[in-house]
Amino acid sequence: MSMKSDQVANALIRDVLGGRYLPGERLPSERDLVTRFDANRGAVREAMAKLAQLGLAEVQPGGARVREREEASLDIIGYLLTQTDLPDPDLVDQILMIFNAMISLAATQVVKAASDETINEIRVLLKPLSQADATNNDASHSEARFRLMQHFMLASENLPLQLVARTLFNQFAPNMSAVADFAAPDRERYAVFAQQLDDALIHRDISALRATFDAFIELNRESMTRAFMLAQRAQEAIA
Amino acid sequence: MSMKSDQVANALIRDVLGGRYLPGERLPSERDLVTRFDANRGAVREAMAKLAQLGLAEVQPGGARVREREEASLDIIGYLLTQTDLPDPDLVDQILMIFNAMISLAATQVVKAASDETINEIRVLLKPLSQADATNNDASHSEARFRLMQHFMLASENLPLQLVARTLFNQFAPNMSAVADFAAPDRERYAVFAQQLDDALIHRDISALRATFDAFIELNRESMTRAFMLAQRAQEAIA
DNA sequence: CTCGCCGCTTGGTATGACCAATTTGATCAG
DNA sequence: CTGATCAAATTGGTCATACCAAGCGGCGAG
Repeated sequence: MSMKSDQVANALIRDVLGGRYLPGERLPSERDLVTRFDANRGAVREAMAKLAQLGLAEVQPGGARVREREEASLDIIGYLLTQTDLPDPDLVDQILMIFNAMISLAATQVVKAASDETINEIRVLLKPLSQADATNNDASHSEARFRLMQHFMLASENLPLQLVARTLFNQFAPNMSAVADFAAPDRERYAVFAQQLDDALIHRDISALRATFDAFIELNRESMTRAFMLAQRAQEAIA
Repeated sequence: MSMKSDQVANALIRDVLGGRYLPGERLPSERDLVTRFDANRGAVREAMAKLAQLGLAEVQPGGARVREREEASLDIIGYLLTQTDLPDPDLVDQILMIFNAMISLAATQVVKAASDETINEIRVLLKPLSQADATNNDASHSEARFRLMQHFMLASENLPLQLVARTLFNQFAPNMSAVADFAAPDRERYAVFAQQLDDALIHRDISALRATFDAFIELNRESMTRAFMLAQRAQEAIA
């Protein structure tokens, strides 16, 4: 059970993102929203404050206006992903690209500046991924990938980088549960990737590391695209 | 004149980010804050909601606790930059790296998918930068660079990418005015960069574009580091 | 038709009250 | 003395009402 102000905020966010209120248009007054949502004006005000903080609305004495989507905070993509039953594949693709760019940047920093000890910690995390045989199930393989990326992030010691990656991940992850069941990782290709990454780490070879991450991005996108197609079919089968 | 709730929020954010309240620690009760800031509880509640939305505090019945900085929203870096008189150079460096990675990603997407017309639009924006002579002053040179990057962002048609870049920029730009006066762009090196970028765009050569952007990153960092040193000296001269 | 004024709507703030969840500390059993 | 337990105090969540100041709109004067 969530707070009343959150309920109001979520409803308004859905309306704004859904196009019920267009950019530049005026939002209903707080007093109107009180009657519509049967809430106290304090709760409505907190909801409006949240919209303002998300960059979705600009609230001033005299009225609140909807802002352009491009002026919004990064935190709106979580709501964008939940607008439809199944997340928009294009949006997911775009998020994945950014996420991988962030990890690539973190990895570059790690190779440049991290201690040998840190490098070895990462290499240990890399081992479970370099085995092509399916001794571990899909979930543990996915978890191993996650821990690897997370360790790169932490080792980069770059707070803004961590914040961007974490913000994206936090909004992305909860919406992918419906698709995750259809994501069967291509172990052999991940094993090749892991091997190349290990070499790049040993020799601290930045260009090799970049090339490897580019391949990783493609692999991720392919897997995700395939999983999306399967999820879509499954959903159509229900209907 | 800002709202009371914003004043309270900013003060609390300063305290949390400044280490007055450590992660895990309990924040003062809303009723205590009412007396401390001489505000009504509604304003204090809106301030607390803002802290919660920024991921700085976790507020529950029974009390509010400070969260780990790594769990915060990206929007805190604006406050981190204003914590000290002069922004932390390391933090600025990290932000610039991310920003450039975002532009690089946008440029990659543009080269891959944009129409010839879009490419030409960007090449037009590139022209003022390819002239090494100082016919335009520093401000207009800076503006030309900004418009170039902005056009790459728009042409990428990648909303999350735009949001990340814009969020970073919006928090970054207002804090750099004190340093901007000392940033004299190295026109000759920027001209070389512009020329290479133009070639990469014509031939849609992604690897060349990446290499150019890497050089651009370095140039930006050098300029900014130099500007920081000068700004620091100027500040010491006052004291 | 244009300009300026006045009233109405809207957001911003303030009081005061009540409920429910949590925390806290005293009490009691072992 | 230690621990579990339970009740009271504290705290966040919600509500109702009122007043102020800043925008907005319509009205009338020129």
